[in-house]
Amino acid sequence: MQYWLFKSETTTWSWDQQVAKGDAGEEWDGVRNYQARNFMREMKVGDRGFFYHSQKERAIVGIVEVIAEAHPDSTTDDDRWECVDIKAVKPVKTPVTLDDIKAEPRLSEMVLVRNSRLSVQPVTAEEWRIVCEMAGVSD
DNA sequence: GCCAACGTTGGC
DNA sequence: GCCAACGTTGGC
Repeated sequence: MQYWLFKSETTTWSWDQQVAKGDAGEEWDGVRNYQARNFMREMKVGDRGFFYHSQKERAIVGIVEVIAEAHPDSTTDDDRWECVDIKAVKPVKTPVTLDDIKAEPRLSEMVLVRNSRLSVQPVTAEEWRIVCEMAGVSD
């Protein structure tokens, strides 16, 4: 099982909207970046991810799960672009902000810190554990 | 609102 | 195939 981080602007697609989709989930469409797409191609059903709000809020606010592997992005006819489907699992108890992450030396290698522009990123098992601890969630 | 970092495009 | 120009993202 792999861990990931999905980044979204609240005005484009927020955690609340994701939660409203329930177990049916929603496709993570609109990605037009090869690196991000390639990570989505590696995802397997059951993989977990953090849901991160970029721009104003800049915090991890929830846990999501991959429920469908990469398939063509329905928002474009361009067959280069694919996306996975994800569903909200649960909100975090305490949002973990970018500042919190930067203040934690063990998280200094996170892609979120090193390459802030990448919208879909891998998270290591250790990083996952540490962030979950900070967020007050059990897994 | 600014700007640094990064990715993409297109001319050569 | 290189690289300058341009567009976009996201932190500050």
